Amino acid sequence: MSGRPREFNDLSVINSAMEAFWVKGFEECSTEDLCKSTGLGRGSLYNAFGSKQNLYKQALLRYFELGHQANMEILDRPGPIKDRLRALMEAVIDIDLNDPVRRGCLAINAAIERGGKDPEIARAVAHHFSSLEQALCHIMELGQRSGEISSNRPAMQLARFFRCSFYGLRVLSKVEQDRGALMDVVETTLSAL
Amino acid sequence: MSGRPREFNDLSVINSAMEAFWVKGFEECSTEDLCKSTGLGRGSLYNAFGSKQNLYKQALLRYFELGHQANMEILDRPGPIKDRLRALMEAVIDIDLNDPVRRGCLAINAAIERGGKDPEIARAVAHHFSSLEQALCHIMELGQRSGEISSNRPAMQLARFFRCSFYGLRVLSKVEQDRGALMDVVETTLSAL
DNA sequence: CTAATTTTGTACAGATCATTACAGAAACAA
DNA sequence: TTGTTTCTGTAATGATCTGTACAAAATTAG
Repeated sequence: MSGRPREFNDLSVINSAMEAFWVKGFEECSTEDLCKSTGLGRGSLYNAFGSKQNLYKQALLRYFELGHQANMEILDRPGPIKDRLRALMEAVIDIDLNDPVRRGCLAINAAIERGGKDPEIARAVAHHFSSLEQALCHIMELGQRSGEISSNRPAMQLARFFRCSFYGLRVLSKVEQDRGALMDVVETTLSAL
Repeated sequence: MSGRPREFNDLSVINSAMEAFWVKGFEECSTEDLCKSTGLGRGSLYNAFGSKQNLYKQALLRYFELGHQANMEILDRPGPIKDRLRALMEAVIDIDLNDPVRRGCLAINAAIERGGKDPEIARAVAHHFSSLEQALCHIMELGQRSGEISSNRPAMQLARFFRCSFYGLRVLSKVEQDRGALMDVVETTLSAL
């Protein structure tokens, strides 16, 4: 049964691995990098997680969890709905433009880097994307009931529209220097709702 | 002066390399892969292009050239401006969803994979992004003059808004199965102009 | 205590990586 | 012809890659 106990906490190791994959990307993040960032030796890493791919998957799921929490924290705030949607966009603009290494969004990075090669990753990212879609759809319905959001279009369509702008912003912010160019998108997107 | 002549055409080699980088990504595309896809030996490749990085840069510039041409071909068509903008979005949706390996947009792939690591790549992609911005701004101005596009907002702001949706679509189409979810974005984006 | 079990660190394996060295091939110049 | 230059293919180089083998360490059970 129980032998020598683990000297690490699985979750904090996954958190560290997530950071490493986030900064370096899947391919460019070596197992050596992962050992350094997690503090584990190769033996422990492979014993606990089996492979680099598997650790990446767990790191990605962890990112989804944290990202969803962060998004919901903003969307569930009190106050006008458009203010919350604006806050969501402005939050990622702030994060992206202030990040010196421009890690961007790990979900998008995973979709681009691994989506075409690992169907399991593609499915996981699609699921994460649709969880944001669902949350946004719910918010849009609330706004339509209160009259804050136009009822000309189905809430789901508005949610998909907003989500697309949202992810588009995160791509642009990978290379964009001009914050105004991103804020223009925020204004126009919100005024379309 | 002149010695043995080259047995290949530089441009078609760059085209082949572009395809290889597009499918595999920078990291995962080995020099062996590049030799296979271009038909050149290692000696010739390195003699002509110096390094994998440099070949990638040239392939990327070539993609920008082709992509810009393809976009302008659609935007310069006769007919209503919103029809042209719709055609632009629908074209990439068709391409992306019909591609079994989901290569997506090489400019976005480069921004995500290399943007944070190679400032030269980041600058090149930003320049490419802004060339689309400029073309869209011009189209928006035309539409505003003819009354096809709302004049409530500056043409540049509308161009940036459209461009963000456009690139957002290409990210979503990396993992999206539901074409309707993407078409919803097209409809909502166009109706906001 | 001993036996069993699991973790840990290190060393290593085998493959693959980008790049270079270099000899022969193919052109031109004289 | 001979010399010069450039290109081509092959072989090698040294680094780095993911993953494994394995013995020592640390725990529980009996």
